[in-house]
Amino acid sequence: MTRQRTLIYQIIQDSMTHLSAEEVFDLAKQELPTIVRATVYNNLNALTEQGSIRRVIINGKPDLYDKTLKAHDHLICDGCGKITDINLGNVLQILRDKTGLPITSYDLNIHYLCDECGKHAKSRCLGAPEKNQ
Amino acid sequence: MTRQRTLIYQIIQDSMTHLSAEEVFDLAKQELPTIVRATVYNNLNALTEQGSIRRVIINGKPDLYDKTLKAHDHLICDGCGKITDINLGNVLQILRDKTGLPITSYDLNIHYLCDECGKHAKSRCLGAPEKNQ
DNA sequence: CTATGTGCAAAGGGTTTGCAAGTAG
DNA sequence: CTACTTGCAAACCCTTTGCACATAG
Repeated sequence: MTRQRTLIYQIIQDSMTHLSAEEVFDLAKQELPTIVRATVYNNLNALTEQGSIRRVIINGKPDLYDKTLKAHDHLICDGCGKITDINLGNVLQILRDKTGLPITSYDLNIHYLCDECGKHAKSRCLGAPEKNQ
Repeated sequence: MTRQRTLIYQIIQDSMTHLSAEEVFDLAKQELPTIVRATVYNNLNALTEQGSIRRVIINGKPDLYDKTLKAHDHLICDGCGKITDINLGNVLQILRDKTGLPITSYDLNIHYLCDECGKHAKSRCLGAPEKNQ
């Protein structure tokens, strides 16, 4: 538990949103200007592995980090790219029951149009062009 | 519809598995040795955008390309990395009903241990160490 | 004291870009 | 003809690596 590790953990806990490694790095530098990117990546990996934070992987975008450990899924707006948490109940159990397989985990990312982007019909909300699956 | 585009499309149609861009490139070179990586990437993007093939995005691995357009999900073995298609019914409709949101698409990747890897208990099947969510 | 983490610089993998020449329609 | 695609080389982004030094416990 070094100063750097604690700081990075705290940054993620304090964030209202899902942060990328680069964003964590920028925030960390404000507090500890000597910190380097590699340290941020090391610690994000370490914290993820020890289960203190959660890695969220979406499309071809950089990985994001999430303080919320309890099971939940992600809603991604195709217009503005905004990511929101959503809780759909015990999806893991449902998948286990449906498949009968030894399922360890799952990723469910749901693409949609958020209110704002839905209003502006087909026009893009704030840029964020997508590489879509 | 250039020779290159047709070839790349055909390679994906003929494959039994999900291919990475690099694998498509290798196969394409056998047929058309002058082809370059950029052309493969361009065409994979073009084919994906026009809906002729499907891009499958998994963890930190390279993107894969899938000939199967009809809705299905993916089972990923945490031991050996093998990817299998699975059909769980009309997940899109279920998600729309559950959320009431204008859902456009979703990605569901299910991590599990395949038969082989399950047998070898905790030992790894064939390597393929994972960066896990 | 010793294992682990840090800062640094450099490399790595996957993918995209800019551009001149080539080709489909 | 003209717009789109190719090949090529170089760049790009995100992330990891190797190594000497520093630090936590």
